Amino acid sequence: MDAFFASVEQLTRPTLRGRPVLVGGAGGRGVVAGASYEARVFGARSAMPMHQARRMVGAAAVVLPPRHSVYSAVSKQVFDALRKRMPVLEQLSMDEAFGEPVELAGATAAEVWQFCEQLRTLVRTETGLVASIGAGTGKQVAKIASGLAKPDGVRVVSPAEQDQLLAALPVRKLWGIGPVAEAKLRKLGVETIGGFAAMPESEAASILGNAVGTALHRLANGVDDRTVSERAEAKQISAETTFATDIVTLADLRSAVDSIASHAHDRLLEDGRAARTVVLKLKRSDMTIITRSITLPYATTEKPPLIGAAQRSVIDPIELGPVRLVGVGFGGLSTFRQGSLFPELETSGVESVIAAEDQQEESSEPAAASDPATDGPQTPVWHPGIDVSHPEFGHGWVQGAGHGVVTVRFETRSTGPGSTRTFPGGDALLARADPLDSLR
DNA sequence: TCTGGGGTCCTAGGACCC
DNA sequence: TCTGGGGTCCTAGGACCC
Repeated sequence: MDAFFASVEQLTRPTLRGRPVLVGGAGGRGVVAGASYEARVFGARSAMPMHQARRMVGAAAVVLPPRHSVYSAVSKQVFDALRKRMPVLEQLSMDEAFGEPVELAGATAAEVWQFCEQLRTLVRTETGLVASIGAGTGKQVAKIASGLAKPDGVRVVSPAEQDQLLAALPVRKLWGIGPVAEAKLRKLGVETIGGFAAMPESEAASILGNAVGTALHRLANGVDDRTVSERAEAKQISAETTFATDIVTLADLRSAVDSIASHAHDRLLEDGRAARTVVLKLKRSDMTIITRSITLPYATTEKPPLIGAAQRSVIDPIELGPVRLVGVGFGGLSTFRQGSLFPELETSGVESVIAAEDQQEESSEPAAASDPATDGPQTPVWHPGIDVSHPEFGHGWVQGAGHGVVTVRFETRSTGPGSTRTFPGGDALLARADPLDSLR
């Protein structure tokens, strides 16, 4: 999908069509999760610090918090549509998948091109969004081709032109070559995929590691016989938060671990499987990452032993230094829930530790705008970008808030560009709404 | 007022087992 | 009277992807 997050925002909030949209955390430590093409003109890109992107785009920038429930719903529409023509899809993310339709075996480039255009039409009519498609002899080439196809296009790389195309591209375009591998290769004077392909395989393996180096070297040489198949279930479920200000006390770190582990645990319960391994992740202010893991004697869905394990892994910020991010992950996921063989070992005793430490309160604020669900209903706080509804004007979104008033633009996917109305901050008729309603 | 959040895979060392 | 070979599991770190 082209600029997926931003495109969904423009779809469901028609006023934003044609405008530079930045989706992502608006706080000081937020980064861009999605940028519309209008924003990319100014140089804004995914993963860029939001304040930087905002500076580049200027006053016209529309900054919106991500609405994952909406993207996820649209994503399902997209892949449901595609499965009508390609039953087997290997989904890489919310907005990208591989397919290998049997009907294209032995097809000419022109036939492939036509098929791809049909898929794009299918996606556009069923979702209202633009997709780009790349096709090639294998996943690597198809992936590169899809990048070349954007925006709003199709690129078929025929076997005949494949070698030449690959050889001229920068190594970084290989899926699996990141900044570190790129730097290593550059030191050796290797800058293009062709140059990398010409290296002896043994050298590729010694520079980039046995498994990765060998595999990438084969891909660089156009050898890609990996199959396209449905992804397996997730192997890990995790949650993490970057705090607006670094955590410096043990008490604050413990309460952060508690709430983040609870969030991860909620998602574990949604998944339905039990976890055996608990990973605590801490990122220090210098961006270095420390992980600690504990494997329990049995897999469980119960909260106390899982959170207890995360708490046992905690390191005092006095030793570690200021902590900017806390994450908790659950692994060793299994369908079978097994009771403990040694139930008497289950209680960790951490609860009393937390209770004692929690008496000194005052915790750090999350970097992201606070979650609508956790705010009290009696004192609504209107953040720009959230979904609201009004009995008279229908569904809308907060365009601006402050100084005791809130400005709402009333529109959804089907209404066309809507108009704004300004209300007193405490207006009783204005209510939070389900973001999914903006798809109507 | 630098650098998110949710994932995957690989490597390497140590404990432990036969 | 001095240390094999093969295997699994666990832990920690790191690169990479969207």
